[in-house]
Amino acid sequence: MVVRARLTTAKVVDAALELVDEQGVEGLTLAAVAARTGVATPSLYKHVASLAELRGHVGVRLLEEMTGRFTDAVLGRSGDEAVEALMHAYRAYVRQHPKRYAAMPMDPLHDELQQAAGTKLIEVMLATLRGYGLEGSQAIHATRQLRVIVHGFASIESSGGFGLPEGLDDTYDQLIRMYLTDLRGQS
Amino acid sequence: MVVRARLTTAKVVDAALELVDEQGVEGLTLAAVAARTGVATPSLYKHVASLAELRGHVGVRLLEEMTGRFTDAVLGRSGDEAVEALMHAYRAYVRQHPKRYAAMPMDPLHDELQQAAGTKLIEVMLATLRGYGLEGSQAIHATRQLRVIVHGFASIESSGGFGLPEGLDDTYDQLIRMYLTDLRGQS
DNA sequence: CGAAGGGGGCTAATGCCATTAGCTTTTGGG
DNA sequence: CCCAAAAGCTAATGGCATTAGCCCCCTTCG
Repeated sequence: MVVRARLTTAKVVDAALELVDEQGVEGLTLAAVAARTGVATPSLYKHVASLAELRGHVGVRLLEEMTGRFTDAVLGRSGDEAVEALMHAYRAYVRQHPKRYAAMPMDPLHDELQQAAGTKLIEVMLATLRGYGLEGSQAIHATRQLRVIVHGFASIESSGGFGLPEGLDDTYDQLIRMYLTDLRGQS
Repeated sequence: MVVRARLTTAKVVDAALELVDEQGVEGLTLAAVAARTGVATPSLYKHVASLAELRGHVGVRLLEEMTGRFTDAVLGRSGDEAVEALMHAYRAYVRQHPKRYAAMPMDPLHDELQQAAGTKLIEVMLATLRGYGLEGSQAIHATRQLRVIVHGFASIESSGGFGLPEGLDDTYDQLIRMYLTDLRGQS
């Protein structure tokens, strides 16, 4: 008698992430997850409410993973050094999982399931900028601008949007310098 | 006797764009396009090779439309004024068609069908930066950075990724100023 | 004027996928 | 040991893309 799969929601999400890494977001299908976890498709509904909810869980995972990476990168640093480390860590994560980035939720704060994880990610960014002594709305603008640069670059790079990959490191370094210079001018 | 639909590829793409505007990219389905154009689903294959190809055509449309808008915005201007006009036009387009922006191809240069339209769009940006006298790779970096900012902001804004819409105009203005300052420092 | 042929539309059929309903088996706690 | 809930399964439905094969109108050429 075969041992039961002993599936859990976490394991379903694990399989989903593998699929995304291998085949992109379009490859994330309940049928494929079921095949990979050795279970019939309808059985997945015992662990996940729907494909949409599974996508939501995947989003939470990504947010948590990125938050962890960025926290590690920023720990023990401050000021320009911390910002630089954060921006490099962001790009590094996306380069490591290019397909995965397309599944990153862009509006986690408007989703019940993802709100907590999304808030934490934003907080890491805000905390990293804390040392610049930005007041009120300036801190918000600075955080948004950081997101714009970091996400804009990652989004284009991960989808192969830059013609040739040549000199991309330089392009990114210059963006970092641009942002830091701007930040310095405000504090 | 009912008049034939007299469908053309262009009309199919028109209907596709309407659907995207109304229901987002996920709403773009051959069945829905068929219903809207008053035709049976398989008939669409006389004008379009597949759903994937239709998406490609939609992408071309978007690229062409944006190129037109940006060209208009930049005409008769130069330097900072031109860059500013371009960036405002970019954001204005995306605000006008938020759902549509999710269908914008991010790597048009790697697609046979979209390559020409994508090249033209990039060329408008390059031409707008021409007055700064950037040399060789610096022109490429500057163009990439412009894309990063403009796409990063548009992408996040159009998907509701900024918590509150409050002060978004300021955030964008500051990004424009950041970019122009950086550009000035290089020329 | 008339006939051929191709463009453009249609129906039927296939296969994949998500989702639901209802049944069965396992398993862990009492 | 027992039994109820948890976790699987099969069968069925409905949406969608895609393919095959048919038919009719319109244009063009003889």
